[in-house]
Amino acid sequence: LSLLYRAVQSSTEQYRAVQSSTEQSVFKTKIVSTTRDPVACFAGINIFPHQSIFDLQNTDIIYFSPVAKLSDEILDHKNQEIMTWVRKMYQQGATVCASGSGSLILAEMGLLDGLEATTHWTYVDIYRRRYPQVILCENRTLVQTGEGQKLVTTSGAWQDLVLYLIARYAGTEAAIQIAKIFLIQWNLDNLELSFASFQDNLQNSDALIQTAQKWLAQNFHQPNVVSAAVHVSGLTSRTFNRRFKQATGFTPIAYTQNLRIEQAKIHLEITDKPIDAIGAAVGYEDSSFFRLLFQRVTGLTPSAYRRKFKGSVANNVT
DNA sequence: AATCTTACCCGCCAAG
DNA sequence: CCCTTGGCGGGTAAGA
Repeated sequence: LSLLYRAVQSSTEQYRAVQSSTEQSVFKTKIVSTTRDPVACFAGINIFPHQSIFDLQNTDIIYFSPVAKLSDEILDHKNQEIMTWVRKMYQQGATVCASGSGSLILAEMGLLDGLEATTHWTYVDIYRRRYPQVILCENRTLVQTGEGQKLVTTSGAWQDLVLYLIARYAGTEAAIQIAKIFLIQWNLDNLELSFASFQDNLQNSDALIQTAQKWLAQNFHQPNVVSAAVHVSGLTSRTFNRRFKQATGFTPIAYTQNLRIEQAKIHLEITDKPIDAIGAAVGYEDSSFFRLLFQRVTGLTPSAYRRKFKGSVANNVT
């Protein structure tokens, strides 16, 4: 939700609307519980709620994190006060989200009766048994349902949910941007993120183009990527171009340039490599062209960008 | 900054 | 009839 907050803030259009409608910033992330006493989490971590639910009369988005080792016993002894409060918020128009086993809490509340939902694969059995009235779509990574699509469950990955919410509140472009940044960061850190996992949920129904995007994400360094991508896809170039733009909103080359520049940004932020070398690393032999493009996309020259942002990524990753 | 090559985009239109 | 595809041709801008 903090990421969402950031995305909304940096989405100028949305931000202006927000500022004019209320004086204070609308999005505030709060951890709430029945009391402000620390909540014992798994791995011995304590969570300190910012506020009690009894002091919070309305909210826009509620998120249930997964509950470790969720069992019948835990569900039977659920906290009625929280359930009542969430139901009330939902009736007032709040969006209620949950990922992984958190989805069972929504089902337990009865919010999902007769509606679709998804959950982590380890909870499919218990889900089916306890909530036959919920239409469980365990193969989907994200399911929106309910009136106004205000009930959102995801199978496990929090990033799916975050990207979905960002797309919804700050626009698809903001989500794509965040997704790209994180994809590359996670790649750098050797962490696995399926590029497709978010594209699935960003109303991109074109599987072939998704594959192409995945391929591009790994091969954008090479020259003439677009024609190569066309070849790999097996489509005609005319059809490929058309469908790519239809599905992503970008032309293939513009999309590739974004990938390259995002990658270059990361390099500038976390390394001391010379700018020419970075340009070459992301696929630009001609450094002057690289500088031009970088300037155009980011509004800053590479060196200015480095001066401004060096170190910031490290902070955020923590 | 100027120049050159060609990769890429897209409107148009016929065909499946 | 509607929708998608694919070839053509030419203009634009990507990139050396």
